Amino acid sequence: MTKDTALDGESTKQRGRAGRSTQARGIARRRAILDTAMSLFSVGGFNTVSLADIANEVGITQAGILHYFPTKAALLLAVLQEREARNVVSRKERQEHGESPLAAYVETLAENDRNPELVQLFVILAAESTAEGHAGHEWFVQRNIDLMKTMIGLVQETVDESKLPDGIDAEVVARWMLGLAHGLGAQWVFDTSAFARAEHVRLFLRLLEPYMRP
Amino acid sequence: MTKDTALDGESTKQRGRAGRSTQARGIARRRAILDTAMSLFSVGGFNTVSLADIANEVGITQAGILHYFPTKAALLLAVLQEREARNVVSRKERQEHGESPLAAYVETLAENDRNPELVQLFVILAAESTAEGHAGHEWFVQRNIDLMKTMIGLVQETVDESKLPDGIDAEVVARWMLGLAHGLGAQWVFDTSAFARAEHVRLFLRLLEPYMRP
DNA sequence: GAAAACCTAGCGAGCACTTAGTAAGTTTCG
DNA sequence: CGAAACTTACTAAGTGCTCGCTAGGTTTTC
Repeated sequence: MTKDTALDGESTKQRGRAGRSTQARGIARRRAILDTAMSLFSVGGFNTVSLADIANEVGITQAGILHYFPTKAALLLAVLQEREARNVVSRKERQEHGESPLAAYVETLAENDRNPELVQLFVILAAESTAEGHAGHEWFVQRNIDLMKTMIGLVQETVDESKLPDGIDAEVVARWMLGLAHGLGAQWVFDTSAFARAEHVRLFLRLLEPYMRP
Repeated sequence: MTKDTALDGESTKQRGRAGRSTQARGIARRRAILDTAMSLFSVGGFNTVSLADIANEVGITQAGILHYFPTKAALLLAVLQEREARNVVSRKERQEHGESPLAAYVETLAENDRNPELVQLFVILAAESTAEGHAGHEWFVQRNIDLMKTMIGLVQETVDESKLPDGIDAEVVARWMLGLAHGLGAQWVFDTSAFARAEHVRLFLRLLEPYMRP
């Protein structure tokens, strides 16, 4: 879906015929490449998907893609950055609309659940990029640090640490939250109809209710 | 470690010189290939690691590996089966020694934590093999089904379902347990010194204590 | 006429796997 | 015991394929 973004429906042979201005066409192509790359990466990961695969799906050649993104690695980072930015914006909007920090996080999770490709994208690429030297390695390392920092903050705002059992603090709870979200996503990918990821995290928050701030 | 398994320390140039019987040498080689493959797969996954990489590390040629395993996919399955079998045996032994089912599971987790390669192996390969057509796909699908079945059983033996809050049953708790174990493993891979995986699962069980059988 | 949006062609490297061969060790049998 | 028959454990060389990326050109719009 949203595949044939703003491209005219005419025969691909007369490729020169622009939909409108060349600039607008370029912007639309860039979008199409990003969307297609995200879709294919989410299924096969970065390494197994070739530029030719993406180009084929978009309807241009390998070299055509490299006109927009200098290297395959640059394309990956562009996909990651864009999708992550959307997540952050969504969570902040929800918080500004008065939802509790942790609730806002879970609702953003639920939003992503409606787009399985997105969940899959991060599960697959996170694992693949654990290898040092992988195109996405440093990006994911930094993301993990940022996520933990953010999550600890969200937990501290919502949970009363002094009520928690011995040995359990905000950092442990934050680790649980992120681990759960990721781990459930990883299982979900194998059987996308079996269970709801966000629902399980929501139920998990019920377990924490006795320890929450009033 | 355990790399030069039972191979004589002489120069590799006189390759013909057997360590003892040819049969014994073959068995040792097979072991060395399995260990090396497991080690390399755990870092780079299946797709990025080539037969040449493994062969190089073992000290033979690509074709030498295919003498023992007919295809690269067969090698992967051999690694997976062997490692998983060890896990199952370890858990059953612990249960027979009187540990509670869930405790036995967590202790086996802790045991694996002492071998980060093993954790990494399953995290990386599980993600990679979500793609249909991947050499390990069907194996992991079946493993997920088996794991859930087993885990639901372990939870039912340990937790009193009637005490659980509304909407939470053994299946949900089992999903939490597996999701947590996998998700924490995935994060751990990025920062192997930062936190203990099994310890976080142990603390999680503390949260469940009010709902356990007497 | 300059820049953007492509395409065709191809390079050099790497991939899993095959084929054909060799040098040892093991078994069989006179 | 010892030679022939066979098996095991490999190697060297190559097959056909795919990969990311480059160089250089052509068309289309501003």
